[in-house]
Amino acid sequence: MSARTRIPVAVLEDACTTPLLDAPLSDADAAEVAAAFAVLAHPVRLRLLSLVAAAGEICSCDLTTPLGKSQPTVSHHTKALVDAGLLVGEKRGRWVWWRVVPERLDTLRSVLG
Amino acid sequence: MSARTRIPVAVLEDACTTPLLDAPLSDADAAEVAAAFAVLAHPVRLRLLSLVAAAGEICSCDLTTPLGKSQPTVSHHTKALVDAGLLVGEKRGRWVWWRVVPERLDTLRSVLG
DNA sequence: CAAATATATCGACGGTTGTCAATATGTGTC
DNA sequence: GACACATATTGACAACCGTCGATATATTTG
Repeated sequence: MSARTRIPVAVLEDACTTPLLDAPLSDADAAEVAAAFAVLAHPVRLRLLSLVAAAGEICSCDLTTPLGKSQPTVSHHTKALVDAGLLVGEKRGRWVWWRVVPERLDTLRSVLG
Repeated sequence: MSARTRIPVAVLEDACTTPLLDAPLSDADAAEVAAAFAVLAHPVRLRLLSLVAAAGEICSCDLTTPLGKSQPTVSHHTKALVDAGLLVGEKRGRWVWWRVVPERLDTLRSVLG
């Protein structure tokens, strides 16, 4: 399995709450944490997150221009963020409204200390 | 430039201290933060960090076996962690003694909130 | 139903990364 | 100096990822 293979959110939920430096990581925990950070390790996804946070709620069609990426690429990244539990989308009519899941960032923050 | 291109430590030091969700990220800041997380987005590097932390101080020759990786691969990862400011190595005789830089993890944690 | 719009998926291409074998460099020991 | 050992570097290969064009699906509007 690669460093960046995505891992189901549920798996990460019940582990990885111990800070990185407090105990040696098992192979499995390391893979889960690495997968979570891999999703954050991309400038477009980081900017996407911050744009959603700034707007509170926003649809994909209003993300393509500020991100400077094509519609399929934006869709690709929203999916990655949703799979990582960092973003949720609610479909209303033709649009999907995206919101950040701040609790998820809190979980990852706790891994760093 | 790619998402995972490494960026000099100094560059990251004087930016990226504002939490991700508090303000929209510039392209430049997003690239810097993404590069930092990319270094953490690898299970071998995470385990390496936790092994060093557990030992307090440890040399590469005592990392290859627990990591299950070849000597060049371990060297490759220590270099990545050093470039990211997460690890420092002190050469004593034939050995390099590695230590974690916890302040660096604190900086990254602050980006998440 | 037809047209328009928003998003998702597919397929393909180029670039990056992780890995190791081989080799080089540096350091202590005999 | 010759050898042994620890680490770094080089080169090469396989695997993965980001990107976009093309296309599919879903939903509203006329």
